[in-house]
Amino acid sequence: ANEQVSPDGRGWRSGALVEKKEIPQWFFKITAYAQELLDELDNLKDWPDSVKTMQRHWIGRSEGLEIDFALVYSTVAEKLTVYTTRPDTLCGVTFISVAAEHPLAKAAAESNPSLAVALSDLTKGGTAEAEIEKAEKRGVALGISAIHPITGAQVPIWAANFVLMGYGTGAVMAVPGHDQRDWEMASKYGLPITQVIAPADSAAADISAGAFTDYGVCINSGKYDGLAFQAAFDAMAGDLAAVGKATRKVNFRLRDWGVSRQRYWGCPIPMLYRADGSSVPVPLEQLPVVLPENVAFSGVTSPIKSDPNFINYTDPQTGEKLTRETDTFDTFVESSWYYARYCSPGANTMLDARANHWLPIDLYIGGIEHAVMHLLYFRFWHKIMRDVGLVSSNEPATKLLCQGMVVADTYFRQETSDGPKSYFAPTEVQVERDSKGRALSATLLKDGLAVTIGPVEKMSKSKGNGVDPQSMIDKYGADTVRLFSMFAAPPDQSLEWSETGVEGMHRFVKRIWRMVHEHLNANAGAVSEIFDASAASAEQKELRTQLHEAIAKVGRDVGERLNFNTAIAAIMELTNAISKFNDESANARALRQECWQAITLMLAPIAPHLCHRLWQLLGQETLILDQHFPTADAGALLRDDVTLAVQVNGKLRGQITLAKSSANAEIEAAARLAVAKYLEGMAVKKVIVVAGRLVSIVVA
RNA sequence: GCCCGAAUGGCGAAACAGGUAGACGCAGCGGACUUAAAAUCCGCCGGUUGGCUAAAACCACCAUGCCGGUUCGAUUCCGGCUUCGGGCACCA
Repeated sequence: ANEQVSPDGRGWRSGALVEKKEIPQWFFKITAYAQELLDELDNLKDWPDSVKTMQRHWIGRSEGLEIDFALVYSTVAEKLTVYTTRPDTLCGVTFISVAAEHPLAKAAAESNPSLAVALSDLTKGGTAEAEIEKAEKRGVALGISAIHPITGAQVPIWAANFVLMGYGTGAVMAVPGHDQRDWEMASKYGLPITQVIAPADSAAADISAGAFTDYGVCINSGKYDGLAFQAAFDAMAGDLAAVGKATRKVNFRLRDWGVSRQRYWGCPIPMLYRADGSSVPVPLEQLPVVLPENVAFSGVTSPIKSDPNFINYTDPQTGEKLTRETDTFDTFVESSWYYARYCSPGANTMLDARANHWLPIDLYIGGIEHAVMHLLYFRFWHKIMRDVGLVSSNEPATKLLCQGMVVADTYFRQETSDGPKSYFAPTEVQVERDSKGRALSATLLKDGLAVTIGPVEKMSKSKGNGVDPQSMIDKYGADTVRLFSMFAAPPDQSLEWSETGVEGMHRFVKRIWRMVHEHLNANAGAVSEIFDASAASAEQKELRTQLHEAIAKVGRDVGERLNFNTAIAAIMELTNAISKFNDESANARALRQECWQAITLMLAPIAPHLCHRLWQLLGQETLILDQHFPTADAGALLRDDVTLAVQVNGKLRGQITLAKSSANAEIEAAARLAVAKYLEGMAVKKVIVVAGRLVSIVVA
C-alpha cells in the first residue's frame, strides 16, 4: 500500500526497496458511467458545492483530439496516437513523450538492454499523483522518430516519467513552448523549444524562463497563423480528419476502479480461471463465495492463495477443472452498497424489494475526506444496481452532510529537543490564566511541574486528548452531553471539546429545570388558562413575539439548515427573556406555560430525558415523543414597530423606531432628524431605504 | 504540483440573498445572597488608538488573516497573496 512506503522509497517495516510490478487485476468499468456521474451532479441540490466541484474535477471531462504520428523505420507499429486538448499548439511539437510502460517503449527495449534498464529507472518512485507531479521531469530517448502530421518534420520519441499509461493513449505530443512539464524536460535534455502561441493582447511571452500556457493566437504555424484557440482547434481537427490523421475525442481523467487486493481478509472476487487462462464468473446460484476462515497462515501471503480446498473448482455440470481467483475485493466495494443491504436485512438475495422502498437515503452523513473516492464509488454502484433492476432511483442519497472532527487541547513534555513527546490528558493538567483568561502555563496535577501547551488537535490515543463520552455522561447526563455536542459548533465544522463548556450546558439544563418548577409552584400545579392576546400588555406581547420568532428560527435551523448550535442559542435567548419577565398575572402565567411547552417540544429531540419529564410536569398526558414540532403563529410574529439603523456615508450614526406601516417619506424624514448633526452643512446626494433594515444617507 | 475548504474578541462561535460585526456560551472581572464555601442571581467584558477626564460615562477613530478593487455600504462579491486543514486513485 502507498501508505506503507516511506518517503525514501522503502517498506516502512522491512526497509526493503520498493519495486513496481505489473500484475493482473480486476477493474470495475466506472469510466462507462463517467458522463452520467458528471451530469447528475447537477441534480444533487442538497449536496455541498465543494463535494460536487471536487467530483467534477476528479471526473475531469476534456474535449480534445487524438492525432496519429506516422513512425519512421519501425517494425513494431506504423503509427503512434497521442491525445491532446491543445491542438492549436501542434506546430510547436518538438518531440513525443510516452509512458515507460507504453508498448512502443517496451518493444524498443527488447533489443536494447541498456534502454530496458533506463526505462525501469524511470518507473522508480511513488505511484501517488502528488509524487509524480512533484518529481523532477525525467526521460529517456527511445531511438525512434515520428513524422509530424502537418510539417512532415521528424521528431524523436522519448519515454517520460510523468506520462501515465492509464490516461488517454499513454502518449503525449510534447510542446515545450506551451506546456510546463514539456518545458522542464526539454530544458533538461537540450531539446528544442519553439513558440507557436502569442498572447492575445499582443504582449510578448518569454518562453526562455518557462512555458507560456495561456490561450492566445497561433504564430509560426503556417496557414494557421493568427487563429485563436477554438478556430485553430477546429481548423486542425478538420484538416487532419480529412486525411485520416485525427479524430475528436472526449476523455475523462477518471480511471477505471482497480478492485483486486492481495490480502486475505476480504470478500473473494468470484471469478474462475480455465486451464487456458481465460476467465468466467462463478455461476449466480453459487454466490456468494465465502472467505474460508479455517485456514493455515504460513508466511506473508494470503493463506487462500495456497489452499487447494479453496482454489480447486470442478464445474458441477461439465466436470471441467477450474481454479478460483484468490484476490479479494477492495473494501471500498462493500462500503459502496452497505446502505442498500441495511434496508433489506436477512434477505436471501443481495437485496430485496425493501431496499427500493426505502432508498434513496434522505440524509447521508460522513467526513469530507470521502468527497471523491467513496462518494463516487457509492454513486457508481447505485447506478449499477439500478441498471440490473435492484433499485429504481438514480442516486443513492438526496442530501449529504460532511461533518467535522472532534478536537481538543493537547499537553506534552519533551525531554530533549528532538526526543519523543509524552502527552497528558487535559484532565491531568491544571492551566494558569491571566486576568483576560489567556492560558499562560500549565502544570501536571500529579507532580506540579510544568507541561507544554500544544495545539488543538483531532482527538487521538497518541495525543492523549481523547475524552470518553461515557465518563461525561456519568457525570452530567446524556442530555447535557448531547446539548453541548450540538451547541459547540455547526456540524460541518470541527468540534472543540471543552469540559467547562459541558459544565456551562449543565447549568443551562438545571436552569430550565428550576425555572419550570418555579413556574409550576407559583401556580400550584400546571396552568390551564389560555393566553388572551387581545388583553395582553406590551411586555406580554413582546415575549409572545419572541417566543414565536424563536419557534420559527429553531424550526428552520433544525429542519433545514442543520445548524443546531444557533437553534440552541435561540432557545437560550428565549429562556433569558422569560427570566426577565416579571409578571404574575393570570395572562402572564398562561403565556409562560405556552413558552415552556414550546421550549420542551423544541429541545426534546436533543435532550429527550429532561423534556419527557418536564412535559409531564407541565400537565400533559401525552408522551412528548408522540408530539409534533411546534409551529410559529404567524399572527404573533407581527410587530407594530420597527427599528431601523441610520447610516451616513456607510457609517452607523443613529437609530429610529417607528410604526411598521410608515411610508418611505416618513422614514426618511425621521432618519434625517436622527442624524441631523452629521448632515449640517452637507448636501444630501442620495437616500437609500432598505425595508425593515436601515436608511443610508449619502452626503458630500 | 493539482483540486476543495477554512481564517471573526482571551476561547468556541453568530451575522440565513451585500445592510447596525461579535447573538448565544465558555473563561475572566466586579457585586448580591451566605458565618463561610458551593450553588444561584445581577452587572461588565474587541482595541497598552485618540479626545474629555481624578476615574468613568460619553465622543471619535481602528478592528472579521494580508494587499488591492467594486459599492452609499463588504465578514459576505471580485483579483492577488499568506497560513492551516482535507483529497490526489492500495489508509479507508
